[in-house]
Amino acid sequence: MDKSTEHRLQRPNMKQVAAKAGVSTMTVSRVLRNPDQVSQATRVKVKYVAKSMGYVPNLQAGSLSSRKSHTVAMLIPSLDNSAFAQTVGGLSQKLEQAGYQLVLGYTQYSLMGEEKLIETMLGRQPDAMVLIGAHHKKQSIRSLKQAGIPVVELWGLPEEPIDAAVGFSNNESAKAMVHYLATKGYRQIVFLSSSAANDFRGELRYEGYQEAMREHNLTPLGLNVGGKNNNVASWHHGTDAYHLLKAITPQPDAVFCVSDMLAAATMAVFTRNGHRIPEDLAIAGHGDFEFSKIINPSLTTVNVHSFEMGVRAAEVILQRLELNGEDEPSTRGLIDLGFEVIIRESA
Amino acid sequence: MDKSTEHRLQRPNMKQVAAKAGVSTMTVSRVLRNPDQVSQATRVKVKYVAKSMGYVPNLQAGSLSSRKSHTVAMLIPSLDNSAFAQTVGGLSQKLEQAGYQLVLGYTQYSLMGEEKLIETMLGRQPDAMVLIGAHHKKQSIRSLKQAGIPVVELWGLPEEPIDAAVGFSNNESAKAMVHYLATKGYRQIVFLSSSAANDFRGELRYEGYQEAMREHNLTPLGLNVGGKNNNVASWHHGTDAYHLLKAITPQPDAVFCVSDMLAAATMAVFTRNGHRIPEDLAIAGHGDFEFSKIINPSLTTVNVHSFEMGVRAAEVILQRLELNGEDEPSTRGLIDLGFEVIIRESA
DNA sequence: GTGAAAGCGCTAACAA
DNA sequence: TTGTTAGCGCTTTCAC
Repeated sequence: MDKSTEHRLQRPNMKQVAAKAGVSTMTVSRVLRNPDQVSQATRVKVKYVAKSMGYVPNLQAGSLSSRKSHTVAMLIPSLDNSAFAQTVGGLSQKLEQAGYQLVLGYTQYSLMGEEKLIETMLGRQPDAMVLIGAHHKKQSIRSLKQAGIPVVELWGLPEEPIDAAVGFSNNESAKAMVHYLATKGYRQIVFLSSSAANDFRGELRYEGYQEAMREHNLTPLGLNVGGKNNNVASWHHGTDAYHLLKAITPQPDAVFCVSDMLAAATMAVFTRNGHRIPEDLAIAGHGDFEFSKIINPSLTTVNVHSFEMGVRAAEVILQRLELNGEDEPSTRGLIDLGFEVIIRESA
Repeated sequence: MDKSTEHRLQRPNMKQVAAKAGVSTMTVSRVLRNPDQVSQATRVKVKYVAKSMGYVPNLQAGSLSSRKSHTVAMLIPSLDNSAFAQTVGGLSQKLEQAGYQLVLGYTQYSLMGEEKLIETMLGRQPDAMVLIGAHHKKQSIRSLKQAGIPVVELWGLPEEPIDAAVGFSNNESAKAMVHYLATKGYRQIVFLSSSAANDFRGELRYEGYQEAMREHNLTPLGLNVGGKNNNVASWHHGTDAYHLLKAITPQPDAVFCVSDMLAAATMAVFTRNGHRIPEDLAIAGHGDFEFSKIINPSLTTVNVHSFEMGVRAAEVILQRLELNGEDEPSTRGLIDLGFEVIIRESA
C-alpha cells in the first residue's frame, strides 16, 4: 500500500482518487478544473470515484501551485452597522457569480490593528483586497502596493487612492444635508456623533457640516457621545445624547447625526420624553439604513448607495483580474457614486 | 542569481529572506513562529531583513505543510439581520484572542447552496466550522464528519448534533412568548412570519406557537408575508403585514412576529395608520435585536443570548482544538443557553 | 487525451 | 542553536 494511503482513511487526496480511478493525478485535476480536456469515459469514472470517496480538493495546495486563490479579502470595521452589511452584500453577490469567494476580516474587536490584519490577510494570498475608508497607515499602503493585487477603497474618495476607489464625498454629503436644513429654516443645527476610533468618515462629515454652517452664517456646534467603544453602541447613546442636547443654550432646533443609527436612537429618546419630531426638534441622519424609511417618524437622511458600492467594487476587481496586469485598467482611480438627500418626516 | 530570485522583486519568499540574512529557511521560519528557539543575534538580524524586504509569509504554504490553518469557517445566512451579527462578534472576538481568524461564508445571495459552500469552505482547510441552524443535508453532514474537525451548530438544539451545538429551543422560546401573551389576556394572537427559504428556526417557532395556543384553548393562525427573497426584506414587509392583518376576522389583538425586524416593521405601519400599540394591537418579536429596546414603543421580545452564543461556540472550538483529538471532549453535544422573555411596552 | 517530472513556499522530523 | 532532507497536495510545463 502506498505510504501516503496507509494512515488516513479520512480526507482522501488527489493521488488516492487517481489511484482508485486508474489514472494520473493530472487527469483528476483536469476533470475538476477543465473537464473539456478529458474524454467522456474517464471524466465520468473519475467523477464517480471522487464522489464515492468523498474527495474534497485542497484549495490551499491548488492555489499555492496556481498562484490564484479565487478569494477576495475585505476588511470591515463592524457588522453591527447595517450600512456596511449592504456593501458586503453587493460585493459578495457579484463576486460569487464570477467564482470568487469573499473572505471577511472583521476588525471591530480586533486586538490586532488594521496594519497587522492586512498582513495576515495578504498572507492568505487573496486575489484582491477591499478596504473601508480612505485613510490607512503608510506601512499598510506599502504592503498593499507590494502585493501587486487590485485594491479597492470604499466609502470615501481618497486623495491618493492606493489603486482604485468607489465611494462618495463625506464632506459634500454632509454639506448637502446642512444646506437642506438651513434652507428649511433651521438655525440651531447641532452635529452629533458617537466617537468611533479611526472614524475618518465621520470627521469628514463634521468638517463638511462646519463649512456649510459658516456659509449660511450659522454657528457650528459639534457634540459627541460615547467614546469607549466604537459606534457599535450607537443605540445606547440616545440617552447620553438627550442629556447633552438638553444642556445647550439656546436649544437646538435641529440635530444632524453622523449616522442613521445614532439618529434613530436620538429620535427615540426625544419622542419618549414627550418631544415632537420634527416640530420641537428636527433630526437628520446619514446613510439611509434599512430601517430609516419605516421608523416613525421616518428619517430624513443621505443615501450613499451602499449596496451599489459593493457591486461596483466587484466590477472593478473583476475587470482588473481579467486583464491580469497586461493592460492598463480602464477604470482608473476614483469612482464617485455621489449621494442623495432623502427628505422624509423627521426634518 | 538564484532562479527563484530573478523575476520577482515583489513578494519575496522565505528562501530569499534566508539568503539575504545568511541563514537557512528553517531559521527564518523559527524566527516567525518560535522566536525563542533562535539566538538573539540571528533573530534580530532576520527580523530586520524580513521587514526591510517587506516579507509577508505565505500562510497557505505554511498551513499546507503544518496542516493547521489557524482559521475557523463560519456560514451565515445573512448579515442584514443584526441577530447573527452579534453572534459573529462574540465568536470572532474570542477566536482572535487565541490566534484564530474567522472566515465568513455569506450564503444569502449565494448561487451555490449550503452544500456546495461547505465543500468550498472545507477545501480551504479550516481548523473548525461553525454553522447556523440545526438542519443540514445528509451530504453536508457526511462531508463535515469526514473532515474530522470540530463543528458547532448555532441557534438551535439539533436532535442529532453533528458534533457540538450551542443554542436554545426555538420551540420553547416561542411557547414562552405565547404563554406570556395569553396570560396577559390576549386572545386573538396571530403568528406573523416573513417566509425565508430554509428558515427552519422560524418553523420551529411557529410550531411552538401553535402548541402553546392549543394549550390555552386558543385558535392558532399563522400569516406569512414576502416570499421571494429571504428575510432581508423584512423591513418592507410591514405594509403587506398591515393589509393581511386588517383582512382578518375577528381582528387580532396581538401579533407575535418571527423576528424583531418584522415586528418593528409591522409596528411602524400600524402606528403610522393611527393604531395605538399595545392598546389597539399588541406586538411581540423574537431575538431582542439592538434596536428593540430603543424604538418607540419598546419591543416585547425574547432574548436568545446572541452574543454569548458566539463566545461559547469559540470556547467549545478552542477546547477541542487544544486536546487535538487525543481525548474525548468534555463539552459533549448540546449546550442550551436558554432564553428570556423580555417584557417591554409593545405587548 | 493523458502522463511524468518539477516545483509552488513552507514546516516536521531529524541531524549536527 | 542551526541546518538538511523530505514532503504537504496540487498544478504547471512539456512530453507522448
